Amino acid sequence: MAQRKSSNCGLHLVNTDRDCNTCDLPKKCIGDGLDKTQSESISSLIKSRGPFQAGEPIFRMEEPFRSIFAIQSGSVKVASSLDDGTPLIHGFYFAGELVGIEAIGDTHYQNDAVALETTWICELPFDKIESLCIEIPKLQHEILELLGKRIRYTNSTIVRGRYLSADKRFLLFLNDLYQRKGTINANGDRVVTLPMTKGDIAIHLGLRPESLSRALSKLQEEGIIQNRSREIQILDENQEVFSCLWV
Amino acid sequence: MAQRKSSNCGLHLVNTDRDCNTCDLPKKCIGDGLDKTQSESISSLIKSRGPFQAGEPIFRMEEPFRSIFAIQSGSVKVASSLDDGTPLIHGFYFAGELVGIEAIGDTHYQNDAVALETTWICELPFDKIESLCIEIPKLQHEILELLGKRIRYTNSTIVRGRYLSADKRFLLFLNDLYQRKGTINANGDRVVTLPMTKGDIAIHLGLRPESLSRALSKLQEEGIIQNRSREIQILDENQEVFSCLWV
DNA sequence: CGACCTGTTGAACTCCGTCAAGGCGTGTGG
DNA sequence: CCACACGCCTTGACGGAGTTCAACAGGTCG
Repeated sequence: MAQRKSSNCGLHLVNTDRDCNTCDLPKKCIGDGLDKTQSESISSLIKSRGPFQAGEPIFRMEEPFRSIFAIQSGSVKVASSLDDGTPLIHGFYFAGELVGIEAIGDTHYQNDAVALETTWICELPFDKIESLCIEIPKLQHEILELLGKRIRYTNSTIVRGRYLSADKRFLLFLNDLYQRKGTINANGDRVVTLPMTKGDIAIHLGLRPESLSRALSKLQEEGIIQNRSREIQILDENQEVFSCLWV
Repeated sequence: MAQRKSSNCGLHLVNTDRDCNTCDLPKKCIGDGLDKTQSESISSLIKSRGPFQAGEPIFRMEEPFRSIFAIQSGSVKVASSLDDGTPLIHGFYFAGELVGIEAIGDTHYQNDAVALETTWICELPFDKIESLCIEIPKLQHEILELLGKRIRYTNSTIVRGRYLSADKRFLLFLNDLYQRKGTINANGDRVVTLPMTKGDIAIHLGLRPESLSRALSKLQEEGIIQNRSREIQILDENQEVFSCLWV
């Protein structure tokens, strides 16, 4: 059985102490800055669940919406499909981030949320959260902020991405991923470990697997990235890789 | 000076009595089902503004975020641009719908909201709305629902649309538009009047004007639509036009 | 070992973008 | 009233990026 990353399953979930300037995903812990009593009333709502193994669903499309989920450790993809079966991947989420908030205000989830690796989550019953928001205005503000950020995040990735070529679109994605979960290893290399398949990335970017593969080969030839099986290394020294995205 | 559509600028803004099954945009009036006192406390917050002429901004990118806006009459496009000036159009909004909610939780607007025709709006100061949510749980629920719907709307249009060819992408857009503001004229024709240019539609769909123009010509040749200058007529009798989108 | 999944590469094709020209409607000024 | 300019839309020809189809390599797991 997998080891829990943290025994505390309060809403102070995972404190990634990395600054995140460019990505708009909720990074701050829900409940930060609340007093002790308030924190405790939130903690009492939470159900810890896990471990989910790779491929196991956290929730499924058409299940009644009851809870949002905070990822404690691991990673999750949010997916659905067109009626002909064409798969759609709406996003990938990691420790400290929330899934299920797309369903707020609806009776059912519209997507599947599937673990990409061994994953622990905290379940937050949304009706309880909503009630608590009445008592804790600061919490209400955070939830609203979270939803706003999610809308903006989609705009800055999907909408922007549409106007970019395959390789730039991947760089936009890589940049986002690096901000959210990139690491610097012992050699000082800037790397991003990929819990999802390249096929999944391709779908998420609106590309075919072959097209992404070609884009990756091209970027590697150009010395911009090092393309390994489950890891991308960012070679460009001055991070000018990404400058092309903003020009 | 343009005639006001309604002298009541409460939050019961515009009651389009059309059912809207497929589109996920907020259609119901904020504040529906509240009691008289509650309605009045909302009404007291509202500032009516207008008329805005075509091309006039409701709010601009980089302005501090203070209010969300309910469209009373007319129509609005929400746009921004890439750093090289490439225009992006995030959406079009009509009477009874809200703009500015993408900025919730941020300090500034990230988009321009521009009137497409003579337009009246109601300004809702968001800090006041937020405070009122504490007192009126039902209002809080509606705001949350609204934000959730906006996220789902983006997923069902932009994200889905990426996987469709130019003509199907337009049909998806037309379908949405027809649900939201389509009319049946005296001849029984199902028509959608377009307050925006075809160029704007193209950009919104992630296409070039030329590509959209070709798609429209093709759809007209196939007898699916009638393409007029500022109006699209849907010819297909059994609405099977759109079935291809769900197959 | 063989089945299977994931990723890569090649070749032909397709759709959309690009560039260029022209038509149409509107508004302005002579 | 007409002439002209301008913005919007359309059409044609061409090229290129990405898709499609196919074959194959490498890893994992039974």
